[in-house]
Amino acid sequence: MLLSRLARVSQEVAAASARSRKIALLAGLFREAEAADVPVVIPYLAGRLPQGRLGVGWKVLGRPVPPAAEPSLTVRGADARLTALGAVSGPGSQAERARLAGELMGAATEAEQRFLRGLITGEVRQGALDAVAVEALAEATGAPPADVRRAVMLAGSLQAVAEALLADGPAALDRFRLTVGRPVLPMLAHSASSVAEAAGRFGACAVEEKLDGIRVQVHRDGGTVRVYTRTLDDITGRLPEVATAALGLPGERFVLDGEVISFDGTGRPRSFQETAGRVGSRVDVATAARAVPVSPVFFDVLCVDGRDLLDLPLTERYAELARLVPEPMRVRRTVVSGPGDVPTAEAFLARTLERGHEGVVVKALDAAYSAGRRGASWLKVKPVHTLDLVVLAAEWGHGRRTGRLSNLHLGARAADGSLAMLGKTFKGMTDAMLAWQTERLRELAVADDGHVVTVRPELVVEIAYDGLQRSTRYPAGVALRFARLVRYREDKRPEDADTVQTLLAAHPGVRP
DNA sequence: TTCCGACAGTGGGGTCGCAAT
DNA sequence: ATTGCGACCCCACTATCGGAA
Repeated sequence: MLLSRLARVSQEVAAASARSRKIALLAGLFREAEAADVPVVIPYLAGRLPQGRLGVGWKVLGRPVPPAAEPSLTVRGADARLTALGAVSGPGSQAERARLAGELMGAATEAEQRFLRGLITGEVRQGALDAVAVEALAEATGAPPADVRRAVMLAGSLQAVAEALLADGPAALDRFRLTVGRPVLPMLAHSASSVAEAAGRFGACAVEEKLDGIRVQVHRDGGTVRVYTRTLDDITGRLPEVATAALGLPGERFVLDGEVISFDGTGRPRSFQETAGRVGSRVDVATAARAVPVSPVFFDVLCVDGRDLLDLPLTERYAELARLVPEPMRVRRTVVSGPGDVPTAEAFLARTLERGHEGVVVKALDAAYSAGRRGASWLKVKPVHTLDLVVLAAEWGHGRRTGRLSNLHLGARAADGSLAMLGKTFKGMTDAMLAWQTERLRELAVADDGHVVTVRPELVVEIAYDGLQRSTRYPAGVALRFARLVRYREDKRPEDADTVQTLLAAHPGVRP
């Protein structure tokens, strides 16, 4: 199959607004693909490269290359070139990757260049990613969408399911079962604003502490342990403590779901930054582990000794977990009988926060384990802080925000009377707010370099955020975590905005 | 007819590793 | 030694479509 065919369909998908139309377009192409092209066509149209990331980004791809006049690249040909590109390493590799990328782009037509750039940078912007591709795959093969979704969850890979389905039809789905050693897509949580709201959605529910660490899925098969991240990367080598812990448990074959986090000498959780830095260390793991040891803390079990537990209700899975994992290695939790028992849940949240944790996850006791956010039977609840800050500048947006001032630079009043930038945010804005702020900020503009528009610091915004973190980038030595716009405070002037001093006072655990 | 679940898009801060300077 | 880039951890929120109620 020619790459130009994919590029054209991708454009048509982007142009279609109805999801059903996107699905029909993708399904048509999936039916058309030869078996040998399937391993490439499927991920490409789901907006991903089969190789994963290549080590090439905007910097290299941004260089303009004269496009080819006529399409000649095949799907497999392009894939082979990208595989070669991704394999380059060592001294001189940047220049070599740039050369290979230039060569590929030179062989591509203008439409193919756009498509390839999107794929390589991970921004296809066609309004269809894995979930829509799954629907299309179901439509193309006549398999029930729910069965395809489940197979993808169990395989941890759309590509593997697609190949099997297109080769052997819907019967192939039965081959995908939970297998120890092969990671499955993890179940995720939605957000709720309070434990009362969360408990109100369920009947009886569990309330579990939410640890601010790294999600892990731990597979043990006899003497072999493997540890996977939320995106199914294998990080076994970075977490020797987890392997040791798993080998110490009274079971030979199991799959556990949990979090790794680092506790300090007093048993308080270290900051997310410290835990994430440790888990990110790959070169000298032993030294990193001595400085910042991590502990696994589990909250679910997906399989024990060959028994697949995914479809059991949480109550039964947790009973299995309690048999397998001793209490100190499980998250703290409480069970509430329903909305009438909210005070118990609130008291548990308060104790959890006192222990230094992030918040809680409220879970329906009768819910099975299912990948993604589908179903919403897990709800996280975290405290939200707010501040009044001054808009210092704004950045021109991309995609559907092109032509709008989007990303706001936020400042608090510093002791010397200046405004200290604490971070940026593009979240929380409705289309009406974007239109309004674009107009208002242009009136206040003092400079525009085409990317950042600097403004007179006169507008005050109410900003919600999850917490404070250390920063080497910002002048106060701290930055806001997950800042988002709540509303404009036209009733406030810059001199009414919050100060760095009051911010630091509100977060005594964080120092610049 | 209205409501709500699922999805994609739009980017945020930090840290690590690697190659280039 | 320092800098820049890319990958990957954590993530919130809105618009939109389409099925459920």
